[in-house]
Amino acid sequence: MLRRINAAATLRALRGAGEPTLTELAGAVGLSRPTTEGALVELAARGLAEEVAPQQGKRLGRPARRYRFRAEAGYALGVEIATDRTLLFLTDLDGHVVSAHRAALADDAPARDRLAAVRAAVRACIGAAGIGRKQLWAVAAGTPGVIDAEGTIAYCRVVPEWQGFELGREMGRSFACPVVVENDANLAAVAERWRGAACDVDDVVYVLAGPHTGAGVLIGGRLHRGRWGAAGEVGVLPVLGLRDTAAVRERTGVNALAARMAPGVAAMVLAFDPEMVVVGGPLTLAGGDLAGALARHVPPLCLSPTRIAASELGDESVALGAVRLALDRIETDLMRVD
Amino acid sequence: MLRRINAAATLRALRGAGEPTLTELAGAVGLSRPTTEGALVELAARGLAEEVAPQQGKRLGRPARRYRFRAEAGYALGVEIATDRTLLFLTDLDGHVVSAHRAALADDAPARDRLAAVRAAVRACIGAAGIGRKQLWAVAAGTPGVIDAEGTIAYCRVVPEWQGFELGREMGRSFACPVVVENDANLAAVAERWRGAACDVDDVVYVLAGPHTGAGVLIGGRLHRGRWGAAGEVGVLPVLGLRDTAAVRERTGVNALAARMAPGVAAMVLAFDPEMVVVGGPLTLAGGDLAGALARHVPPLCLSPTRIAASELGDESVALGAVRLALDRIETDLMRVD
DNA sequence: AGAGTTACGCAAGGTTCTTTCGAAATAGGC
DNA sequence: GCCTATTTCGAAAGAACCTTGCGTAACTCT
Repeated sequence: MLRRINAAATLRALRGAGEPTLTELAGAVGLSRPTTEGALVELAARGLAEEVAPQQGKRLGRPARRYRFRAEAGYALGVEIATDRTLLFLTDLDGHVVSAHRAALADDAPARDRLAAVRAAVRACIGAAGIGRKQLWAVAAGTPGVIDAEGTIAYCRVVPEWQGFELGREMGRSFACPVVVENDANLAAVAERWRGAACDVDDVVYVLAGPHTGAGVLIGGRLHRGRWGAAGEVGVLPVLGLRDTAAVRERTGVNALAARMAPGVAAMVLAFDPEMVVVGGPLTLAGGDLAGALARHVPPLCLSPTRIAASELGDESVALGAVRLALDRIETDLMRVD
Repeated sequence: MLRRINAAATLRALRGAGEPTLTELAGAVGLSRPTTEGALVELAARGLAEEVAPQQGKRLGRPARRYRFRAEAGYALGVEIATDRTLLFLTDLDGHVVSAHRAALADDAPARDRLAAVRAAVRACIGAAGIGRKQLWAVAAGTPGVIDAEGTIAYCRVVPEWQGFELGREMGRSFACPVVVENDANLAAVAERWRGAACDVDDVVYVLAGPHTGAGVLIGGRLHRGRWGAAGEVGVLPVLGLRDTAAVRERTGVNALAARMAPGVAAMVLAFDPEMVVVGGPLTLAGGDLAGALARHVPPLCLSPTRIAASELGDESVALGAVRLALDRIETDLMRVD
């Protein structure tokens, strides 16, 4: 039992460093060298670590054995199923993209057709990378709508065909690994924290400005789904100006849109008191500085000096967030001691 | 190091059971009897466990040694500093109230006088229980306003004298143990989850209906403070109908008040998607079923079947929440392995 | 009073981690 | 080209801790 703890701690340290020496690793973990070596043997047996050739170096003394994390031991797949397209990223365990795939999708297609398109896209994506399905360790998918704990789309305003569809169950049949389904705005929030505008910020609200504006919320670095997966749907309240935002955008400029949306964004800022708000979604891709405009209109309505910034991941944020969620799942499983 | 883990696990099991047998305890922890005994010796040395006389019983065989958690090893103090009064609860480590103290407070008193009144109340409360100040293991205080991470009152609308006062620092000088300061609505939420309307509910919003209506939020059973301690202050937005609620109540009935407040409560329900909303505060104590009225007006504005119920702790919720927060702090310290 | 039952207490045994010490492998200097 | 200094490896001894097992103590029931 204690060995498992040590193996997990060693794995964590190994991932943090690049190609550490055995002695360096032992120092970082806080264990003795023989113990660390034993943990590494265990990790190597599971395919997660391997020894690499010692660096030709200017260092004095006997060359140290070096180890590295085998990021190619498994892969994570992130899928965005938007209204009118799919976007997939396949990454190794370090989150490096191995293969990407983008395809159009009819926005009025029935759920079965959408699912078939997703399955085809998955085949194409992992086929292009030359990776077998068994090497997938986790899959996550993001789509608009309220997703319940079982991965069923409980409510979806923008894609009515989607509503009630058991997406998690259906996708789970295609894979032997865990499959997670999550709301698109939630995933975008995760992605922006991972490698976007909110790097290492623990409390983030991501505002997805689209046909219907929703939000994804991270609290303490963790996704906040809410009891029924509907957290962040402040846009449902008409008085807050987040409904039918796309239609408003067509008639007015970015500044007027921001003024209209400001109460809704402020409501979320006041409710969560996040460190920052990231603004993304289709309406920000169309041009014009919506984030900048919101940064002028929202703070006067709030108490705290919350930062407001534009998304840095553009239309890739949902798929990247799905990858991150899949990687999180993998890491949880790897680090689990019992 | 392993001994600490075992001691913590044994302590947890000991608190869960009443007066368990050594063998029962070993079975519950999953360790062998000698190991459990060793952990108990360590706990007894720290004053946290003690052996009790074997029960005279109908059981066959040699009587088993029984142990119990020494709840009187330390005490927690919870303080409510409301606008016009103070309320204190002193409890043992099991949360049983040992002493209570209630005193009036001038609502226009300057901060220094308020602090002096609190200090006098603390003396009276622990004096009545015959407990020394050194036996206090943690103190928590609740008061209106936005409290920052250092325990300073960053913003307070209902008690202007309070604003900017370093309450945590000042109170810390009176005690040798940790002192925590927290917003009153936050503490009320904690209390209702502990022994009120939201027992064992992990995602709770507590609506404190008072002169200015604020909210306390629990996510995953843990208090959500926000980056600057201002979470739940949706009431700041004028359109949501939570401002100057007390003044409105004087002119209208409960039903009209609920209709006015509904968008504000709905905004929080939509933002957090909690399992339930607990309604409390001065406006509910005045009579009339505000929670029932809100239960009619709020759900039509929301997506999820969030329950709405009245507070069960009345005007004691803030002080009880303070006690719970202090106890949480103590437990964290006790269970900390490293 | 004796049999049966239950739990205690001590000792032996087995893991696992840490410490320690000699050997190995390389760079730099004479 | 050889020797020394430096750094790390590899294996064995040692310590800490948990578990298993067995004899004994204490109490109830017949």
